[in-house]
Amino acid sequence: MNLNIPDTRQHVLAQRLDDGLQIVAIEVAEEFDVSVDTIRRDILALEAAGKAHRVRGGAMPVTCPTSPLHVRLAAGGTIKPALVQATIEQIGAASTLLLDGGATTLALIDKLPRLDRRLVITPSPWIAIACQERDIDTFMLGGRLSAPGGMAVGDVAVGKTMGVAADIAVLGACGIEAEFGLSSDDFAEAQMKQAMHAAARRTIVVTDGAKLGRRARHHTLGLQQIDLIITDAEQNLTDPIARAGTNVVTVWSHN
Amino acid sequence: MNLNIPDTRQHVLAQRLDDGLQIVAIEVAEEFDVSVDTIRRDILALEAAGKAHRVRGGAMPVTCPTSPLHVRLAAGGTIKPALVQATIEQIGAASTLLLDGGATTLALIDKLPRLDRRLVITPSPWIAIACQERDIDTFMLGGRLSAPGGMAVGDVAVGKTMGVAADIAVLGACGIEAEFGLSSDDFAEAQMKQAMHAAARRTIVVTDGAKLGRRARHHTLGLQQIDLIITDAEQNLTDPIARAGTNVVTVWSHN
DNA sequence: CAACATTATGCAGGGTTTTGCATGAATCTG
DNA sequence: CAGATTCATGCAAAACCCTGCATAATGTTG
Repeated sequence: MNLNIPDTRQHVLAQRLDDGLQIVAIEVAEEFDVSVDTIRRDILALEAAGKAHRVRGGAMPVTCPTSPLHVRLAAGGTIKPALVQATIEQIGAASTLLLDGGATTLALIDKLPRLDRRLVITPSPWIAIACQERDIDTFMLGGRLSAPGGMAVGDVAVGKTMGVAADIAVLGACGIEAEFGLSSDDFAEAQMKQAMHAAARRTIVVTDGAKLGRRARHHTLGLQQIDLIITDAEQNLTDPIARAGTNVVTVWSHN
Repeated sequence: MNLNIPDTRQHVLAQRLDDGLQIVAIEVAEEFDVSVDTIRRDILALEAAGKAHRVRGGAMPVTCPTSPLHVRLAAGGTIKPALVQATIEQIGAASTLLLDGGATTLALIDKLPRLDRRLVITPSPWIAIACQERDIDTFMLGGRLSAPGGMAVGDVAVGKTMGVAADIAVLGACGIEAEFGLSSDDFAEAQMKQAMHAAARRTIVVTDGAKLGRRARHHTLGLQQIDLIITDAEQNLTDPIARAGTNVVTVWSHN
């Protein structure tokens, strides 16, 4: 016979809530062989601890977790799902991915199918944590943390990247334009992107339409070095790039 | 029938706890044919030794430390502010800090005074992000990401750690005990802690009282390698360590 | 062996936590 | 609006914990 005390019951209930399950007081009362009042008190305690959202008849998972990552991910909600979806399709079953930092690539992780032998290599602590939460094997590149992009940069990181061989590098962009190619605001991040390109067989740039036609401070990659650009820009913006010979996948927001 | 003395009973009970079983005082009392009071005293002893988590009606295994870091953080475990404060004081104005991963060290960042030439070196993406948000210069050690600890581990990470020189290494603990020293549940994490100790002039271990008297799977550092232990444990737990010659700072929760 | 110290155990009391129930208010449903 | 369900509150019983004390078992010393 198990211990049937508030602590254990509440622990079990909290776990269920974390898994996204609802709690029906009457059912749980029967399950634990206690009165509904007792379960009600348990739920009351869980609510006081911020672990449950009390509703009539039981409890629901609390909607907003406090983890800093989720805050950021929530902020990344502005990333177009279609952009993410198109990128996932392009990635396919590639087993070794090099993922750039940035809100766009971060949004990818949530939807990335979990393959058995898939490895994500990234200079971004954000991506690293997101991968962990999804139980994806991760290799984190080290180096000095660059404030603008929130990713590890510097010679150290670049040199180490050279030692790996990835199937696909997925890069974000600060700017991309027909003549100037892919450009970045931070020099160190530009270096990092170059290294990631060099270490991968295939380079994909995914970016929202606002970056097209823009030139950021530091030239990073020429268009001919980019295998594919995925964007949601208007056709008049993508045309000059497509004419330069680079493949472009354009997604349309539902309208 | 075996001897029915405290030693043997407690040994049996400890084993059951190690197997993840709960202990119900009344049942065990019947089983050993002693009064409930005696079993209560046994559990009391086990708790003092850090081998049991005493609850109403019996005892439970000490909190299973194998759940990944992001789960533990989401569970809302709280770090004692006094513990953080004491550690901050010990760190003082040290300019290069080597910070272990873990919930305790993560809580440090929030309160860490921002010095001009301070640099935080860490294998933990969590810490890296927290530092970045507080505008603290950060160097991230790269490597394979370990799920349980939420930090970079492995040959690459150890190698990079060897290449740095820090003033103070602040380590967390899975277990710390007078004879066995500092121990970890994960071998790769144990390696990282050893490397961090080697790379710093001074090694501080900060841990809550629950870890004292506990032996985790892998021996990591001997007590003599640790310059200071900061904890909130009861004196009967810290005494054996202090007698072994290691400095111990004990903080008191409001009581 | 005797006397003493130490440890282990059971028991009684008083206090705290937990639980189930009763009552009336609040909320949902048709 | 009537009926049913659920909730809040207070209360008393039960279970459990803590403390101190007496007793028995065991070990130690002279």
